[in-house]
Order: sequence, then structure tokens, then C-alpha cells
Amino acid sequence: MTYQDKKVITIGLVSELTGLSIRQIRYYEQRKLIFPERTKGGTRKYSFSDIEKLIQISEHMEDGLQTFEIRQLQKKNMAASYRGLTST
Amino acid sequence: MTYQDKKVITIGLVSELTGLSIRQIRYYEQRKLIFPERTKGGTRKYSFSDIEKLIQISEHMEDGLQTFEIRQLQKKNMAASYRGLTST
DNA sequence: CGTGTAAGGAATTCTGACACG
DNA sequence: CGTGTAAGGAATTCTGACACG
Repeated sequence: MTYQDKKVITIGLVSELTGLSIRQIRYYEQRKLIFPERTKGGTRKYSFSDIEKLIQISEHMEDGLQTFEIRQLQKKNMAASYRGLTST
Repeated sequence: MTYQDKKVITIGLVSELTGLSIRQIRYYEQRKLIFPERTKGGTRKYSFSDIEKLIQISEHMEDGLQTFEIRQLQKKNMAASYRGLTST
């Protein structure tokens, strides 16, 4: 709830925790699927929510979806949960 | 519960979040007050629980306690919570 | 005792690009 | 389109030590 969304994890750890390569994680950011924060120095910081999101993303990728399609799905889910439907 | 205790935060972030210097954080580890994990490379990783602990530690230090006294307090609290008393 | 700091090195991350497909 | 990689640089962290008190 409070810790879940705090952006504090470095990309190396995220890579370990998700099984994705650092390259993939950066790419998904470029494609607007995740939104890490940055330290003053420019180092990316992720939250546990980001990690869960990334795991979902990797599942969608395995299903053959393209990044823009996954982005569409995210929008739909956001709209749905806004209406009190599927959360996750 | 699950995220609270995952060791994933680098010492620089911990320093920012607690207001303590990196030097202090490392010292409190040396004095057995906190127990970060390490990456393969040797970089320390802390949990949100560690951050809460550190904040408590800094309060005790301000109260003039010495590190070994704080360690005693930690033990007492652990024993108490084990008996179902004060948790935190 | 608790903490600051300069020192030298190692690990981590960053960006932009070339490559493949 | 999605991902790997070599390249060069910058930010982050590590340890052991000297200093002060």
C-alpha cells in the first residue's frame, strides 16, 4: 500500500527479480509501459508495483503481444478499475 | 508484510529516506543493529523494515543512548513481541 | 564512542549506436 | 519490433585508515 509504490529499487535488482534483461526493462520504459523515477545522478528507481507490472508485461510478450497492444491493455484495465471492476 | 522485509534498497536511498549519513548507516551495521544483505558485487541492500529500524535508532541516539544499549532494547522488544506483547 | 573525510578501487548504471531479423 | 552487445563515461558503493573527542 505505502511501500508497494515507493520507487527505490535499482534496475539490476529488478532484472533479477523479474528475470528480464536490463535491456528489456529499459525498452519497456521507452515504450511507455513503466515509469521509473530517477536519482539526482540519473539512476533509475523502480517500485514493487513496477516489478509486478513487468512480470505481467513479460507474460503478454510471451503471448505474442506487441508493446503498443500491452499499453492498450493497461489503459483498459485502468478504466475498468476506475469503474470498480477488475483490479489486480 | 511481503515487501516490507525484502532487501532491495541501496544505501544512498536509505540515507535520503532516513536522514542519516551513509557513514552512520554502515556503523550501525557494524554494531549489529541492522543486517543488510549484499549483491554479488558486495553492494548493501536494505528493506523498508530496516529503514524504520534506522529511524528508531536515530531517535535513541538523540536520546543519548549508546549503540550497545540500543541493541539491548532490540532484544527486549523481540522477546516481548515473542510473548505477544508490544509489537511496534 | 560515534562520525567525518580523503584515497583508491570495484561494481553499477547510463546513453547512443550498430546488429539481426 | 524487440533485444543483444561493445564503448566510453559518470554515478554509486566498498574498505581501511586517520582524525577528533
